[in-house]
Amino acid sequence: MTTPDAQATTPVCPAEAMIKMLSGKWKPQVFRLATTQALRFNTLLRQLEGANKQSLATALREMEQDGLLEKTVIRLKPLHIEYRLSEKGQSMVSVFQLLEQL
Amino acid sequence: MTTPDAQATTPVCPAEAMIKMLSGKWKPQVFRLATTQALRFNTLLRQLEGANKQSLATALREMEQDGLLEKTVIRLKPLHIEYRLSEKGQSMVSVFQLLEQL
DNA sequence: TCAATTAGTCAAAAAAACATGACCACTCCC
DNA sequence: GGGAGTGGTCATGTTTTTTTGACTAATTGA
Repeated sequence: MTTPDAQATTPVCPAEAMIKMLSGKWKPQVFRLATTQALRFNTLLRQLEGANKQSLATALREMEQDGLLEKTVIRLKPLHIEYRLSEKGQSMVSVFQLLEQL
Repeated sequence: MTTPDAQATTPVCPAEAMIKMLSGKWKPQVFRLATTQALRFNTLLRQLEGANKQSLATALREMEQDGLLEKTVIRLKPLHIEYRLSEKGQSMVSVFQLLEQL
């Protein structure tokens, strides 16, 4: 027995959980962009220089699973998908802002 | 020209910088332990199940370089080395505590 | 003197993360 | 009908991170 649960052990400490959720090459930038705008896949791909579909798709999927982002299908003019910061995501922004003026 | 600077581009955003400094398998746990005690290499190795010398050495070295930890040689009884949270490291603790009661 | 403890380093292998390029299905608009 | 845009997936390869195991060198205590 190494670890009781089949999953990759979620940290008990909220700070550790936060760091884990935002660890990765693109997640921090995706998060920051999401604080100022709704995100769309191809737009993001163009905004983030050097990024590729695969990595962005993974980052977005995981951030959604972690409850940081919310995915919405917009059934309009050009049918598309929006990723927005969730309640949980929003709540972390104020904490990060404190870090700003530290 | 890919990136002007030779280094691995330090993020402008403090939150991104923080995440980058604490990204890695062992750094979050090392940081948390450092909030409650002075750290010693071999003790840490025993405390962190599954950790190995190499990874811990790297984590400690990088966290020191990032100004999160301070390394001190204790010239006493059993000559040894202590790693303590720096001023900078301490200042981040209060921010993390906010995350706690969110 | 000698074994254990201190705190590591180094080379190599294994594992995880990330990138590349091809492909796909649907919608949109001319 | 067909080209461009939407948002992806998949297999493969490269790069980065982490682990393993051997080794080092000084200190400590019996």
